Amino acid sequence: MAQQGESTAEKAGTRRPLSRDLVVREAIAFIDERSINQLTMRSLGARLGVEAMSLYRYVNGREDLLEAIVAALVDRVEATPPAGHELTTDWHGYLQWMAHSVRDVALEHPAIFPLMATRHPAADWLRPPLRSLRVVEEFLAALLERGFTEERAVEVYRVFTSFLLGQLLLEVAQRGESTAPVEEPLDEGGADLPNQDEDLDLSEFPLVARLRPLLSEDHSDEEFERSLEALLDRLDLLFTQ
Amino acid sequence: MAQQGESTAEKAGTRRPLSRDLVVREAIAFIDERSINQLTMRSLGARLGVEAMSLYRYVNGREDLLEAIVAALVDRVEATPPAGHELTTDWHGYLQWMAHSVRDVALEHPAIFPLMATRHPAADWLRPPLRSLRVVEEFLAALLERGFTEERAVEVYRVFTSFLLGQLLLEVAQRGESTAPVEEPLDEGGADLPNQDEDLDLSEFPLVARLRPLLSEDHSDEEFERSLEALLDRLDLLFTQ
DNA sequence: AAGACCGGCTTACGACGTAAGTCAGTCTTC
DNA sequence: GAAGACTGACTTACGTCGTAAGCCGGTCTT
Repeated sequence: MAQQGESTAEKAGTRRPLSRDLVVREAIAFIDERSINQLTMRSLGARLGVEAMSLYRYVNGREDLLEAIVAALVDRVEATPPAGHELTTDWHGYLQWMAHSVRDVALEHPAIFPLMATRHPAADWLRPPLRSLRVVEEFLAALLERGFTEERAVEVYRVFTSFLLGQLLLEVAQRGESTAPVEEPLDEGGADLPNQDEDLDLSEFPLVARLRPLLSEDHSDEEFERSLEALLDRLDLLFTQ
Repeated sequence: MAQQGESTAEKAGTRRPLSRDLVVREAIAFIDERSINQLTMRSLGARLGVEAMSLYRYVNGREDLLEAIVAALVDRVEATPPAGHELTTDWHGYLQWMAHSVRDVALEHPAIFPLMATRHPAADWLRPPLRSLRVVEEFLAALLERGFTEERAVEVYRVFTSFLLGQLLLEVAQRGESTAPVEEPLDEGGADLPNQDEDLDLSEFPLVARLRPLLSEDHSDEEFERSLEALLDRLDLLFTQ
């Protein structure tokens, strides 16, 4: 009877056999749809048509799940350009391509990127968001192939991660604003805390009030592009002098 | 008896009369010493010699507390230079001073800065870590005073926040590594998950293995300084052409 | 003296992460 | 085909969390 109540082995979702990959994939989708603090072992289990404790066979607790999510996303960034590109010898082109590779992943999962940015990497010399050994290995290899010295490759790694982190975290936060499901629509309808709303009091801040239209303009794409070019120029300068 | 058991009104800590300011201040200190997920209403109450529920008179729940913590820290950054500085007309000098003002706050509270960086600001055109109206007002005012057009002041705001965010988040994460209390030393002694340890397997990543000494070098201070100067150069270029 | 109010405490509830044990199928091995 | 181990899920239970609601002894006002 109880078994029939679940309509014989599938209820919510597809209910293909569980696996670590599936759990992590589904968790990513869950965060994309709801948010990160909505993700609990129970809710994720429910989405998979399974009890919370069943997840523990594939995941070493919630912390491990989050770690796996970050790892899965980081592993989606491509760090070696597809063969046949003209990027083969042009490091400008490579960095540009690579930057967009990371950006694509970040913008696809705006609710998860802060996690990539914030969680402690496996080693303290791994810098978010390029925090997987594979990615760093490929990144450094790509630079050395294009004529960089080891010192300079590492220097570029540092500058590049810093650039990506700042730029993408801001971009993602801004887009998340319009995307997020208003942070748990629990029950109450009235908004008490003066947060996340457009109607804040600017009377004491005349300058901000006046410049607000300017401040509100969204130039994410150009901003990214121009900052990236500025970074490349800086590196040019750095390496010729 | 129970009252005597608490030795008449103070037990742990100083137990001066509660206030919102005190609660927030003590919460900041708590996070600095332990960590952010160790901060619970109960533990913070205990630190103040008070029950958890007593905090709710001054703080609108945990979320509000975190918000207040961020606000308190952001309000510690100075955005208007002290009178009499030679910074009065030199915007290079002003930005440099301002950058260090933010950096000082970030490095004083490495465990809290990620919160400043990550939490949604009150409006989507406020960009972390310069996410308070007061700071933005003063910042823009300072730039206009030094001859910037409104468009350029706003542009500088964008570039500057992006720079600070990336640079400081990385710096803080790296320092936090050595500072943090190993993320809850709950009970288990054996480390199963391959995380936060120095002994990861680099055999498949020869390049990373070889460059590891280079990667591990810590040049936070110079890196910050040089990146800041690069940023200023970029702005120079941008505004003269 | 009386009452309002302030500032803390007590109790209670539901949700969470997760340790430990259970149990029905299925796959192996003879 | 029978026996036993393994797989992959479920059940139960515990301690901790955030927090709603009510209580109650002081002190301050009038």
